[in-house]
Amino acid sequence: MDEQPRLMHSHGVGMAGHPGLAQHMQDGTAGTDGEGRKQDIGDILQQIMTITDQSLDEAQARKHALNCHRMKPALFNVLCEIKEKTVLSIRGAQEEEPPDPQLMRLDNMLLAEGVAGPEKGGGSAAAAAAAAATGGVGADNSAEHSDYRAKLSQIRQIYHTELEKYEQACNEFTTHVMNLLREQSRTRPISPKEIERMVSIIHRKFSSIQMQLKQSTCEAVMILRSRFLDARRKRRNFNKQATEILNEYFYSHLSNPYPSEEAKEELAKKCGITVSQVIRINKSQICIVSNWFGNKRIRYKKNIGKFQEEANMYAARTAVNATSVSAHGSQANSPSTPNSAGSAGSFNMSNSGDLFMSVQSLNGDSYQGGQVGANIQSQVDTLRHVISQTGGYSDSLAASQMYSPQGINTNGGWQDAPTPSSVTSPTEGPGSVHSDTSN
DNA sequence: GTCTATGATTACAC
DNA sequence: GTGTAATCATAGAC
Repeated sequence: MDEQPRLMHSHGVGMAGHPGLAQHMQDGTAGTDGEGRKQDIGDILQQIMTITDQSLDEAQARKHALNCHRMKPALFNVLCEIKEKTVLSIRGAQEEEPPDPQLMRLDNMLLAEGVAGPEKGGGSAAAAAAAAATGGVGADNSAEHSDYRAKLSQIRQIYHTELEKYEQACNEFTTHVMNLLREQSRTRPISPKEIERMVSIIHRKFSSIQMQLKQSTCEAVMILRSRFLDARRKRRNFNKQATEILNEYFYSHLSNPYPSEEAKEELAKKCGITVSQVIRINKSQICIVSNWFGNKRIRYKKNIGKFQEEANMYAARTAVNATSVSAHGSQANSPSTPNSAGSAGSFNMSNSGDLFMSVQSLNGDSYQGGQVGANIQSQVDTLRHVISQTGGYSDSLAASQMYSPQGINTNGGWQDAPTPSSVTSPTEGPGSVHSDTSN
């Protein structure tokens, strides 16, 4: 085929609106007669219109003839120009779009998760975060980390493979379309601008597919994270010691089992509520202790009888500690046993929770209203309870100092509960200590 | 497999 | 913000 100008070229000057045609006419290839020009154009258009009615060979011959027609370049340029001024100008306004915020979010997230962007040593920011969350301490989580990292790495690999495929497909398709348009530009007016626009449309289409890929990758990462980090799925029971410490506090403060912030913090420390757990459920250590106390309170209240045995056990333990404290206290700073009060694996927060809280209260800190009396009373109750168990108390005294539902008022609340000494007779409680110990 | 215990979450009230 | 009550979801025992 001939190499005559197929694409529209810009011409600086010429006949207003039709520089190509003007130039063509100026260089003498067109007649000066207006009638002649009209006939030429009409002739070309007529040929174009009838070209589809002809046989292939005939059409090819016609096509060739048209391509070689002296008026063809000029007409082509005119058509291109008209097209540009109409269609392209209408669409031009839509072309410059701001970056899609959704895409930006996805990009940022993938970058943050370490899926997009440069590889970071087989892991990612998220993997590092997960490692910090679950593995900063303890080797028991290392398997989980490697599993997490492996899965994240898998996601990353799939993402990059797919992305590469999309990019390749996009490039191939773009090249194909460009070639097609260039080819078509022999027979219809297609400007470079139009090809550019088409390319950008293709890119947009492909980037929308990419966005879907990014979206599903993000979802996969989220699922992975939730599987590894979600608290419910990964509920871990506290160890025995932690439970004992919490129970000990709970039962020694049964009249008012509402630990202060400081006490919660201290309990969390003592229970070894790890940083990992805190990060895993995205809550503070205090919150975990609060959860425990919340659950304990409600479950205790719902089924006091069931917890009676446990209450007895902890009451005895606390009382033993308390008696030990008082014994040491009577020894007045005996240098031989300075720390014995908090020993034997018991809750040693200032010897016992109640004493700890009492000191706090005596120092002037208000502790959930009426705390001082309640805590001291609780301690006294515990002591009496144990003494009654060992037969050291008279029946009448023991009977008046029931242990179990102390502090729980008729409304089922603790806050406004009467002091334990005034609670009902042990025979009324579903799980009275007295009824257990009187035998 | 079921059942129970229990840590965590949620909706609501204060 | 804290606590309660109900509920969910999992761990562990059987």
